[in-house]
Order: sequence, then structure tokens, then C-alpha cells
Amino acid sequence: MSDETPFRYTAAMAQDIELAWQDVWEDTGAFNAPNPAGPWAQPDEVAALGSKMLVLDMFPYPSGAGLHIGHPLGYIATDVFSRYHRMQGKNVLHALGYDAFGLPAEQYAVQTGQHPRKTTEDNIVIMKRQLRRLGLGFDERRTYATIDEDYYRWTQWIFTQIRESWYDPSVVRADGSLGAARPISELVSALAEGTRSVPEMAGRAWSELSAVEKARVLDAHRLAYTSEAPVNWCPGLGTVLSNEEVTNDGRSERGNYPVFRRNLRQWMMRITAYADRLADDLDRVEWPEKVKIMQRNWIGRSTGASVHFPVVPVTGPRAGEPTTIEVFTTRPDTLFGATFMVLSPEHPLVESLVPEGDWPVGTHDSWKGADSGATGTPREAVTAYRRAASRKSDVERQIEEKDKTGVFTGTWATNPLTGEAIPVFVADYVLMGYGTGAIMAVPAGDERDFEYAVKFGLPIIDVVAPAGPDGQVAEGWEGTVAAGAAFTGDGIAINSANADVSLNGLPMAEAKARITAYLQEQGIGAGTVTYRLRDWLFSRQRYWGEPFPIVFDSDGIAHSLPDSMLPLTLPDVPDYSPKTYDPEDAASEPEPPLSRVPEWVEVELDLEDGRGLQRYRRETNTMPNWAGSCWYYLRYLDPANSDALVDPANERYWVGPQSNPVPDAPAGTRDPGGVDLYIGGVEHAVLHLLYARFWHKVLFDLGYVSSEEPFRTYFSQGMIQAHVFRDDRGQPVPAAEVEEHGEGAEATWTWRGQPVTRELGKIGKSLKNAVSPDEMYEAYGADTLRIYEMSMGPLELSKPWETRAAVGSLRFLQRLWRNVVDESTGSVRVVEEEPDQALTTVLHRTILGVREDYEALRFNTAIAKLIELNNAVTKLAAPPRSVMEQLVLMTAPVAPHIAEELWRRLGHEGGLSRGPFPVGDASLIVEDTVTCIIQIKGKVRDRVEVSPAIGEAELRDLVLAREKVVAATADGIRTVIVRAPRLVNVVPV
RNA sequence: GCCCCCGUAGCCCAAUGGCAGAGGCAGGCGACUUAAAAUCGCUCAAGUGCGAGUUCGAGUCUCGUCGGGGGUACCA
Repeated sequence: MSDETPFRYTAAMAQDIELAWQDVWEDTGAFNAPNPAGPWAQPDEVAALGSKMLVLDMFPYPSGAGLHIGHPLGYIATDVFSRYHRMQGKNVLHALGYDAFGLPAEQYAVQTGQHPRKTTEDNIVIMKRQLRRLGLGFDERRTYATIDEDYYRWTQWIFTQIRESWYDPSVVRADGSLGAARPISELVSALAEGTRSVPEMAGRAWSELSAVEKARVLDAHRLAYTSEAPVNWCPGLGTVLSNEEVTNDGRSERGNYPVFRRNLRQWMMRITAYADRLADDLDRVEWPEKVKIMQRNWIGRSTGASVHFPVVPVTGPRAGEPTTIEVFTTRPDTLFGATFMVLSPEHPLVESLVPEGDWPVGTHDSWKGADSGATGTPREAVTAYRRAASRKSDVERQIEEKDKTGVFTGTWATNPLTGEAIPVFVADYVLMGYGTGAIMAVPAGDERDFEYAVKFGLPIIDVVAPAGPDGQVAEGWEGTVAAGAAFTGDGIAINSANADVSLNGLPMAEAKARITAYLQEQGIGAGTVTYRLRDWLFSRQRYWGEPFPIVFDSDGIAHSLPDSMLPLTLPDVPDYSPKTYDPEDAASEPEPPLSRVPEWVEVELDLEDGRGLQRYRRETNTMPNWAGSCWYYLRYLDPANSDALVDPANERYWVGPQSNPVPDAPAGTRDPGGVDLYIGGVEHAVLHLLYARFWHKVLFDLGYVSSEEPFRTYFSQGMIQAHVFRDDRGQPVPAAEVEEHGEGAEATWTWRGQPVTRELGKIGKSLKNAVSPDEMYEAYGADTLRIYEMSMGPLELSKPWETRAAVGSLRFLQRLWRNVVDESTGSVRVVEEEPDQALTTVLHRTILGVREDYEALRFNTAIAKLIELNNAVTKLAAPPRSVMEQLVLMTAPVAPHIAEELWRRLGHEGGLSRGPFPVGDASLIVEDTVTCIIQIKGKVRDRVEVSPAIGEAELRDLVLAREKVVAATADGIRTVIVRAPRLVNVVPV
């Protein structure tokens, strides 16, 4: 310990300063944001502030594992941004709550017998303390957790609103487009009055329907409904999962257990009703293009046509009655080339197309199925194939080669344009879950169909040929059979004509338009749009989630609980665990924990619907984790409001549509409103962000919010990665104990004497490379950690963590400190003299640059500019007060504790969370001379000091007179490019 | 396979189409110290993965290619 510098800024001093200022902030409510209305209405305070700004973080799950240094990255970024804007007098709302329902707490409860509420609340306390130590400026009044009864009361209320609504495609919205959620009561009235009918009524009058039938009709339209549908059943977790929670290889995203398709009655959300709006409105928000693409892909809208292929069933009750196989195609222009059809193994029509008895005469052996040889019958072959397909788990389908398999059904359909009989196959490369589960196969125009046709010896007719330079069919094209591959690109239609219609010679777009019109005219088909997006599976067989505010009557009809019965609280249960099974046991049945509390499940209630006291059975599933995180940003706006999820005036103020659309929005776009800045990782790109947008749009349609989108601006942060060291068995070893030898490309690493390899990976306990924020506070302080994380590189990129590099950030703060405080005496050492012109120039250039950087989230370059200015001051004998004050203010967003402390020591009272923030003056950026570079043909050949105010003509003359220029231009000059005062480029002949 | 992002000093990263370096780490030298750590000062270091093209001029724009990362995949 040195006695000579007792006032040096060290980690220990940083700790004292940081803790003290965190107390001050808490005591003064420094980050409280006033509301215009609602229980906390402070309209005068709102009016006294400038414009509003709502900054949002990803909703954290309070894990018991503790934070590592990767977790707070986004929180630091939003805090810097919030502080910067707050210092400029804006009303900044930045708050943090907790997404506290969920599996880990429940699994921990199962292991320890502790109530999940207890462990969850304990974890929240721990996490709050860790985050507070970082100096994050949250409005502490606005924190809550999704497990709070007065929070999930509203989650249940929103669910009820969604369930009591349907999507009316004929409603004209304010912007003139069609379709919106409306109360289901409107549908009931219209059906009762007969002004509307729906196919589910099968032509009967509403009054003729029984209660059960009415409920079934309405369920076909409600935005939240129960359905017996194939779902993702995960025996290992004992619950069902949404499509989004299942990985590509057919396993659970959480736990990596096998997932099976099962028919089970489950709650669904009709998100597909919003598919178009969810896709279209991406144009109106400011999000990374990458994330927009991921959402568009997930929604998977594709436009094409549905086409009916005549076919005559050969068995079953409808045998002999002509019907059609409906297919969806994005290439109706290739319909003349459809030489066979394929149904998915699950397609309902398959059964009726398989003839009894033997194969039709002449059926090729390869069409009769893999193992049947020439002996089996069509029924045996098809049944065997379908059984094999159904037994394949999704995992097996993925692992298998994409080798085409299939079986001929024994029946031919008719190509509606050519009149040709085309064979119908069953093959598992056609999926029941997409389109109609049946395709027309055009081998010449589709790679998969081509492969299948080649394997099964089916005809291939070229219907599109590549276009030559003249826009006609390219000369010398030998066709797809000769090429050995389908032609899937844009081209010119050929071989595509019958007596009524010809596409020949047309490019793809025109061919599509003409044939679609023709199909429509003939009643064979119509233009259609299909989506990859499926309705959202919304129930889980878990304990630790929001109970559904739903009861079933003795007929099994679901009823929403009235508002007065909310919240429906979660009862205690004898056992928190759902019944889990052998992960491979596909035949197991879900059994939710709540079903084991009969006194809670069986109730007698008056639902205030005029039916009086009735016996009911409660829904025993719970909502998925996404429910609470679908609307949490709205509750920050008015967390104490017990009359509404958010007061409409508060909603309008904080997230209402703004007067200007976001940058790059199409001309004429109306602003959708939403959060001003949302920072988070890309892992939520399709799940959380899509679900929340859907709920928000329902709330908008129903008039509860004025904004059409929840997240107006979204920024996707990169990941902090860390080196992973592995021993010769490939096991990670503790990164902190690894020694490095040599440097650069020659570097090697050892752990306890044995050589280890190094790679870059995620941070985590299992990889033994986690560094906790607490270690960093101890060694450097929170401000240094904040500066280091923000200066590592662009926020959107992933960057490797290197603890030893953080010392650079500490040194910066030490130099900043030393420029204000004498390290040996503790006295303030700034002088009252004004800075000279050179420093004034650096100062104002810095202010202008730093402001731009903060606004654009370029914190790494902002910090570099602050360091540069500080280094310039360090070189002086005495730091000018005016410069240091402005530097301290500019540093405050990234390193708020030290900035507060220095600001106080510089003699200012009252803290600086509300500023001021320096304003730069471009006119004070004055330089005596600037260096003009002189290029000959673009290469730098000379330079000259000139006045920054030099005119173009003067500079040109000056440069042309230079010796090197004269020498280089002996043969004359072609052109001279002058960019006064910095550059002249002379191009000789 | 397809789509997106990134390749600049040993490392992390800057650079409105205009002198490749803002900032940091590491390294080297020096100061301070009995010594070390810490701190301070100075310093070394790449022609921008590779190949074409556009341009008076390319790290930056275009095309191709290689490498790394991410997304997605029989989606008709």
C-alpha cells in the first residue's frame, strides 16, 4: 500500500464511491419517471420535462445460478442510453421486472420440496442486489414480477379478452385495411339474427343448435380456443410444447428431450389470424433486418394458387363419386408439366384411393413399395408405408438421408389442363402440415419432384425454359432431362397450351397471372396465400404458471371467469411435479399437477351470466412462460393501476404512435408507436417478439391500446463470448487456472502442467469459463466494468471477453480522476483558466462526436473520444475547469458513480442524473492550418499545410505550382479534383 | 443446399469513397521503487483473407472465391 497516493482512484475507492451514490440515487428516487395519469399522476412534473423516452430490456428470468459478465451487457447499454437522454431533460422511463414463472424454479421445487414462490423470490432478491451494484438507473417503484397476484390478474384478464374475441375479416380498420379482433358477442348476435352464417353451422339456424354445438361453433372462431389437435408431447418434461419450443431435430429446446406428435385437447391461440399483419407491419418498425427476415421466414407467407385435380375414389363410402384432390402450388404456371401427384402419408383421402385386390396391370415394380416386391397388394403396400412413416419420429426423419421414398396408391387423377391421367403417390416428402398436404408434381420445375420422377421412372415434361438475351427461349437448351436437373428459375413457358389457354412464350409472372385467372374462371382453382405459421399452443401441464381463468360446466363447455373472480390464484399442491415419463415413452399421457387438488378443481360458482350457481370443473393446465412476458412492457407504464392494465393516457404518452414514422419505413407509413428502444439478444427473434406483437395487436383491435406495435425500435445485441480450454479428453478445464505461454500464433496453454486447447464459446458454468460481476467489482469496480463492456466493440457484435484487458478502462478512470483530484492531497486541482484554442477544438469536436455516438448506441467510439480528450488534458500542467466539467458530464452515462463524485467535488450540488449534458459548438472547432494531401492519380505524393478557409481556386493554383506536381505533369493535365481544404488529386494525361 | 452477418497490427476494435489508426490490451524501452506490483512517459507494430471490376481515388461500392459465426431447411 502506498501512502503517497491515498486519494488514488482504485477498486477499493471505486467501491466506496459506488455504494454511496447508489444509496443517494435510491434515497432521492433519482430515476423515477413521472406519469401523466393513473394512480401516480404527476402531470406538472411531466410538463416540466422534455419529450418522453421509454427504454426496455429483455425481461429477466431470476435464475438461482447467479449472473455472469455476459448477462448485464444489454442492461448497461440501455442504462447508458437512458442516462444520456435523461441528462438532456427527457422524461425517461427505464424499469426492470422479473419473468418469474417457469420451469427451473419448479424443477428446483420438485428436488427440494420448497415452494417455487419461495425460491423464485429469493432469487429475485439476489439478482436485484447484483444488478443494483452495477449502478443501473431503474425506476424502482415500477418493478414487479409476473408471479405477483396483481400482475397475473391482468395476464388472466388479457387471456379472457382474447378468448372472448374473434377475428372479423370484414371490419374496416382506421387505415382502411380489413380485419380486426371483435368481441365474440358481436358474432353471436350476428349469428342469432341470421345476418351472418359460418360453415361450422352446416346451414342450420343458431337457435336450432344445442349449447354444446354453439360452443363448438364459437370455438372455431375465438382467438383462444381448445382444440383436439396434433401437439408436441414431451414425456421427458411431462408437458406439451409449442412449435417454437421444438428444435429442428425434433427435441425440446429446454432439456433436449424427444418430442412426439400426439392428439391432445389443448388451448390454442389463433395467431394465424394475424399472419398478414404480423408480416406486413414489420415494415413499420425499426428492427435489424436480420430479425425481420427471421420473423418473415417463420410466418412463411407464400402466394400461389390452389388447384383441384379430379379423381375418383375407388373404395369407401364415396367410391365412384368424382371428387378432387386440392393442392397448393407457388408455380401454377407449370401446371401443364404436372405428371403425377403426391399425397402425404397422413392425407385423409389416401384411404379411399387404394384399390382392393391386385395392382393395376403394368404397374412398375418400383411403385409397389420398398419391401413388397411384386407380391403385395396396393393396400398392403400403402398401409405398410403409412405405418412406417407414422412410426418415424421427427428425429429419424431428420437424420435420414433425403432419399425419396413413396408408394403408388393404385389410382390416377386427372391433370385438369391436359386431361392426362396422372398417377397418385403417397410419399413422406410431402408434409400434411403445410398447404393442403398434397402436391402436384412438376418434375421439370421442382428439384424434389425431379428426383422422385427419376427414381420412379415418371415422365418429365419441360414447361419452362431459360430465357436468352432476346427474352425468347434460349437457343440450344437441351432440356432438364439432358441437364439432369430441374429448371426452377424464371424463364419462358413452353409446352403449355390446350385448346382454351396458352402460356407459351410468357415469362413466369405473366404466365402465373394468366393461368390463375383461367383456373378461377373455370372453377378449377384460385389464387391463394398459405402460411407456415401455425396456431400457438398455449397450455402446459405444469404447476408454476398462471392458472387459466376458465371453468368447464357439466356439458364440458368452457366458460371464462368474470372479472370479479380475478385473479384466480394458484393453489398449493401436494406435489409440484407434473408426471414425467421415460423420455422415449410416446404413449404416455399428460397429467398436470393442478388436477391433483380436487377441492380446487371442483367448484360451485355463479359466473354472473344469469345461470346462477352451477357446478364447474376448473382448467388444470397452466399458461406457458410466454404469457407473462407478452405484455410486461405495458405494466411498467402504470404498475399500480388496479382499474386497468394501463391507464389509456399513460399508454398514449409512453407508447402511442409518434408523428413521424421510423427511418426507412415505406412512404406514407403511419407510425405504429411502441417502445422507443428495446435491446436484447437475437434468441427471442421469433418466439417472444412474435407472441408479444400478436397480443399487442389484439389489444389494439379491442381498443385497449393506441399503439399497433409493442416495440417500435429493437436492437439486437451481440454475445460476450469467452475462451474455452479443453484437455486431451475434450473436457473443459477452469479457464481462470489456465496459463498462457508465448504469444500470437505461437501461443500455447497449459492447465496444471498439461497442454490444453483453446476455442471461443459461450460463457457458462458447464464450460468453466464464467466470470462473475462480483469478481469484477472487487478487482476494478462497477464503473470500470461498465466502461469495459461498452468499449469492447460495437454492441451488435459478439466479442471475446478478456478480463486482463479491463485494466485499460480502469486506467482511463484513474486519469480522469487525477485530472480533477490530486492523488496525494485529495484537493481539486482544476484551474479556472480557459483552455487554449487547440484544446477547445478537441473539446467541441468530442462533444459533437460523443453525442452522435451515444444516440446511435456506438458506445465504443464514444468512450474512445472521451479517452482522447482526457489524454489531451493529461498532457497539460493544469486541467482547465471548464473542460474537465464537460468531460465529467459526458462520462456520466457510462461511468455514473465516478462522474457524480467528481461533479460533487467540482462544487456542484444536487447530482447530475438530470444533467446538464454538454452542447457542442461547431464554430469553436477552429484549426490554424490543416494538412492538404496532394495525390497524383490517386496516390499520395505530397502534402502541404494550408488555411482551413482556403478557396478551391487558390488551393488548386497552390498545388499545381508544387515541384512534385509540376514534375509529374510534364505532359499535361487531364483533370484536377479539389476537395478543399483537405485534398487535391491531380490526374496527368 | 439456401439466406444473413463478419474477415484491418500478436489480440479486441476505429476510419461521410479521399494521408490505413480514434481508443484499449499485449510486447519493448524508460521513470518511480531496496525490490515487485500498481502507476506514469515513450515506443514497436498491419497496406485491410484472396482474385477481378467500377472510380481520378476502394478497407469502404460490385462480382467471384476462401475462412469464421448465425438463421433455416423435403414449406410444394
